[in-house]
Amino acid sequence: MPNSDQSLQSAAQKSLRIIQSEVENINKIALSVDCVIFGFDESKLKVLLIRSDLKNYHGKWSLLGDLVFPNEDLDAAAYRILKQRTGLSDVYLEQVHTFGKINRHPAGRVVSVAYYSLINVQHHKLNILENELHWHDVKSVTDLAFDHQQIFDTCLQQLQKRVQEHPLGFNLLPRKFSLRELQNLYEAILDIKMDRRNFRKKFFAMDFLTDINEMEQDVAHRPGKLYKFDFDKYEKKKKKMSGIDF
Amino acid sequence: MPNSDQSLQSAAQKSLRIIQSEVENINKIALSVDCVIFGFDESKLKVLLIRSDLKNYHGKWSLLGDLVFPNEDLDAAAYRILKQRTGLSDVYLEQVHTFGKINRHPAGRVVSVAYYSLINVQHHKLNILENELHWHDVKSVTDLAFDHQQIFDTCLQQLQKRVQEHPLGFNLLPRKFSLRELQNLYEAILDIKMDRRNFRKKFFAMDFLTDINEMEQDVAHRPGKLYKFDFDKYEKKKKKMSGIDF
DNA sequence: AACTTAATGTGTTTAATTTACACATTAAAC
DNA sequence: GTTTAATGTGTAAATTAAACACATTAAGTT
Repeated sequence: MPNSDQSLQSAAQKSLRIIQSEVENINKIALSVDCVIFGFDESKLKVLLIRSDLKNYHGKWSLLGDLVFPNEDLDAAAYRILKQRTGLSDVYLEQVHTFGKINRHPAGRVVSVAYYSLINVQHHKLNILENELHWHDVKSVTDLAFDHQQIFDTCLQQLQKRVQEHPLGFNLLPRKFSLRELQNLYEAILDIKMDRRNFRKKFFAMDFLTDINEMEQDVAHRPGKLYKFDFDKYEKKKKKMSGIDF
Repeated sequence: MPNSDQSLQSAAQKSLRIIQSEVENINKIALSVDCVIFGFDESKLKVLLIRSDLKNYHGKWSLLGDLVFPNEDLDAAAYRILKQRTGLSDVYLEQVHTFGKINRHPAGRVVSVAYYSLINVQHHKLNILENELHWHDVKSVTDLAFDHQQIFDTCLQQLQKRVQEHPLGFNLLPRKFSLRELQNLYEAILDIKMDRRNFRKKFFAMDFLTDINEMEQDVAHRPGKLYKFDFDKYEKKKKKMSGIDF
């Protein structure tokens, strides 16, 4: 159950009350950040949601968001908010889109900048503070608070597009991983099945994987080889990529 | 020369003075929009710039921007600002990125949402109002006011990426156009040379061009055939596009 | 009228990339 | 020892992209 304790209310709510009282202020647009944190967990793509404690959306799930301070960079605000609400700090956030419909937020005019990231659920411990915080299967996400469904959809599309443009996700796997684990990751993000042989061919051709001559342990089937990602090689090749393709 | 007449100052400047006086207001972030309007003109890619009338950047060129009103949608603000500053109204704007460094604007904390578009210079008359407004060759754009150089660079990259993902630019050409004109457009945007035969092959394969059995007139060489773009066919095929490509 | 100029229109071959597809192997679980 | 559930491997076919040259046309020039 959501614990909508007054004393633990978010900065957003406090500030919004102030905003609403300043009717004639020309500068009455509040700026917020919403973070869409995707998590890879046992071959499933999840997203981190929190219960809304605003009256209008009481009980609904929402993204991790709060107001930007006047004296902090926008990107810094995103990292701060994520840290405050989840304890996560070693996470790379990327800006996606800014949502600015007049009535998107019930408490007043709030324009929100959406950021997203993708992490491994197993590698990050969450500090659950004032509200319920849960990993949800992305496929079952519906009916979020505010316009968060739209923000979520936009970020998921962005993630899917991104993963097709650049190899991604090596921070999500253990340092040593099998090709099956890598393929699971891609299949989870893109929500498609891929041919194992072609997938391996493609990744080996990219030449970013180093065979470390170890095998999986304790799997209930033939163990696979383990690889690690060569970040240096990747950085070098990344620059060359280009091409025209309609 | 720039005419920095007090009475014609932009809403941005007026509002910023108000903002600066309200030191203790928690909500002292101002929100603005900057429009990067690319123009295709005689085989060259241009961008529409205006002289800055702010002291710190007096005389420098800048993007078309102003503050968002509290009671208008973000997208609507972009269209309004473009209309006010240029007279342009039948232009499609697309949001690209939001820039939110603390000190990006000398007059106070202003977070700016960047939008871009691409139009045909010949098809749009500009209403030049308070400031100098000029089409600049994109290749010679340097040293813009504020962080506008960065915004411009980001939008140009976005345009180039966009044009490689979806056929684009049919609103930029005359209704009837030759393949050479189409190729000029792509070469101007991407700043590369393309093989004529392969270019034609690619576009004909896409099957969006209709041969209208007319020829160019009054050209000082063998006249080319004219085509029109089949928007219906395009809309139908667009949905199918997908694919994994690292 | 003949010549020059500057562009159009056209096809093929080669290389590269992507897709489809099947079977023997291995380690653990029972 | 048998079953289970996965790994590892190669090739052929189809598609897509890239490289490349010459005859044609209309206007402009002399």
